[in-house]
Amino acid sequence: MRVDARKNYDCLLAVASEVFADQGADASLRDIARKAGVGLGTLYRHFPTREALLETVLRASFEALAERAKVLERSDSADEALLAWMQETTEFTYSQRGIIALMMDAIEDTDSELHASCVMLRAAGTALLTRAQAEGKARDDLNGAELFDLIAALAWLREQPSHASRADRLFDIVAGAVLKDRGDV
Amino acid sequence: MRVDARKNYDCLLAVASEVFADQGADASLRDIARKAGVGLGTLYRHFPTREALLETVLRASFEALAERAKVLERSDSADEALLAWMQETTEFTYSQRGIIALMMDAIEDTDSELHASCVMLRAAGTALLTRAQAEGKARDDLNGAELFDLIAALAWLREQPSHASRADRLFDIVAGAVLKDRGDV
DNA sequence: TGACAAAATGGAGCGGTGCTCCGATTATTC
DNA sequence: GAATAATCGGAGCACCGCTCCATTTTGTCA
Repeated sequence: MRVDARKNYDCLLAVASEVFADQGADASLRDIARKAGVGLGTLYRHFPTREALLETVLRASFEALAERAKVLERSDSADEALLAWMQETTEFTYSQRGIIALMMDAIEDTDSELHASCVMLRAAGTALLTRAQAEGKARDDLNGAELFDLIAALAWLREQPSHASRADRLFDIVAGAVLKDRGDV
Repeated sequence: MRVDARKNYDCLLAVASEVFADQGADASLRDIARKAGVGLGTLYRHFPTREALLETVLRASFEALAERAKVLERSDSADEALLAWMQETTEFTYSQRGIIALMMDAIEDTDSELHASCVMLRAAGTALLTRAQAEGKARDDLNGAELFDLIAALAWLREQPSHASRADRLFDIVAGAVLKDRGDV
């Protein structure tokens, strides 16, 4: 890659990261190009789709979440590990409003640049769920896809302004549906 | 209202109803005006906002759902009544994809034309919940706002193509979190 | 019936979006 | 230093929501 191309690429990534965090995943790409001092064509050549740009911006976060799941798998408490990961995952998607809807689209769209990341995340969650089930901490009639749906629903709720004050309550309610025999949380 | 105005108003409503059901709540208003054989300005005078148009299109459905809640309140089984209403409400929002997000916005925005309808719906659900709680069928630490959030989350999930095959399962899981002591459903 | 005011119309226009395409520019190589 | 290939950036297209107002239609009243 030519040095000028590299510079623009890096600059676009930095600006996009900021703008997406600030305005959500549906921020104007034209705006990102402008703020990066770059033409729109340049943005589109480096990142042919919005998903491609988002994937690159968020790849590190995705991998961190997957890595975090691996660490939590080695923790003492299988149920608390699962809960912690669910919490961290919903909080991550909240930091990039709008991305959970794209992820739901991407997880079954093998053409999407976000596809691999979503599949990886779902697998990471499934591992934690399976372990919790093996220890009798999570309900057995639940699979990874369903867990992912529940997390997505919580993440979507968290994006709704009117829901803000009840976010923690709803998380507990859904968590209670995933785990079993917890008594009062 | 002048007869020509009345004709356009009715025509717009009929077309909008069809288009919203077909393309979702974010359909192009220009497209609706075009299909109704009417200028864009005419649409905007009759319905100053997208919410106003949606509210008018869906008012009957909103009222039917509230009325349905009243009927269910007189049924034998409080828990089954609550479940049935939750089911019918999520199915209604599914018939107008995208509307649940608008409703979540509207429920705390007193300026929105959808506000009154949303408040009414939430109250209808709250009544069913309260009754179920009084009979010991629903968990006590849940209020109407939280129930509305859960329904909204289910409705949003239902809109996601990747989720389709698990819609019923997820409904049962969430239903299980709302009711108590049901054993196997 | 004919004139006139009020009501209603509809589309041009504004600023924004995503996305494509290509002439101009710049970096690299020989 | 010239040739070449990579890169750039913005004009252009079709769309969006929304406003504004010259024009047309309707209803009323003499």
